[in-house]
Amino acid sequence: MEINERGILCSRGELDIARTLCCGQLFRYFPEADGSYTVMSGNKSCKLRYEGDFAVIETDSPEYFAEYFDLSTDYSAIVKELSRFDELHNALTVSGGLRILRQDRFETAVSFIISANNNIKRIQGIVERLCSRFGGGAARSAFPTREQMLTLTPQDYRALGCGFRSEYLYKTVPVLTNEYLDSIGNMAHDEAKKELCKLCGVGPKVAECILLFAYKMTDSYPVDTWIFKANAIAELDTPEKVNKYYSERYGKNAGYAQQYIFEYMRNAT
DNA sequence: CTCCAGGTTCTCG
DNA sequence: CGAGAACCTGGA
Repeated sequence: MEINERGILCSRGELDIARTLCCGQLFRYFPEADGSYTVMSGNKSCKLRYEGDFAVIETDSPEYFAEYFDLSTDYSAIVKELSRFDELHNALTVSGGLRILRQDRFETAVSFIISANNNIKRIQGIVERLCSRFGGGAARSAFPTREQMLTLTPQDYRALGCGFRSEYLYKTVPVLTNEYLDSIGNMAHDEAKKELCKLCGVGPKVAECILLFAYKMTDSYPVDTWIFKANAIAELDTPEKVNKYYSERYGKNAGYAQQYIFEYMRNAT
C-alpha cells in the first residue's frame, strides 16, 4: 500500500472494489459509467478504479480512507485461519479482496436502523434521499449530522420512505451523540451490544452490524435472513442461537466469516 | 394476488 | 421468557 496526496494505491489482491462495496456494509456507493465507483462516507468521498494490477483510491482525504478501508489489516492471514472450517469452503471462494470497513458511527447506526426488514436497493434510495434533502440539498450530498437530523419529524422520515422505521429514527437519533458513540467503542463486545439494543429500532442484528461495520468488532456475527438460511440446522432454530453458536465457533474472525458467507449466498441465487 | 427484503416492537400466555 | 402478529414499501 502507498499513500500520497492524490490518494491510495494497493494491489488488486488486497482490495476487490466491487466485492467490498457491493456486499451490503455500506449504502452510499455509486457505479460510474467508466467502470469506477464513487464512495461517500460522512462528508467525504473517494473514487475507486483499477489501474493494471492496482486498485486506486482517489481522494482528498487519503488518511481517512486508508483507515476506512482498513488497509493496515492483513486479510490473507485471517482467510488462512478460517480455512480450517470445512463449512466455509464455498464462502471463502469470494473472500479475496473483500474488506470490512471502518465506517462513520453515526451514519452506520442510522443506516442500519433503516435497513430493518428492508432490501438493499430500497435502503440505498432512502439513504440517498436523506442525504440529498437534509445533508446538503443536492444529489450525493454529505450524510446529515445528528444536529441536522434533530429537526426532522416522523413525517419527514415517512416522506423519505422510511415507513415504520420513522418513529425509531425520530426517537434514537437524538441519543447518538459523539459521547454516546465513544462510550460504545470503549465497551467490550457483549456490553456494547446490550447497550445498543436499548435504542429504539436497534435489535440484536442491527447492533451486530453497527459493531462490525463501524467499530470493527470482528467477533460480531450479524444474523439476517441470508445468514439464517445458510446456517439452518435443526438445533439452531432462532437467529440468536445461530449468532451465539457461530460467534463462539469463529471467535475473533466471526465477522469476516459472516461477510464472506453473506457475499457468497447473495451471489449464489 | 402473495411473498420477501441485511428485523424490531408489542402483546399475550 | 418464548411465540406470534403487525409493520411501510416497492419489486418479483
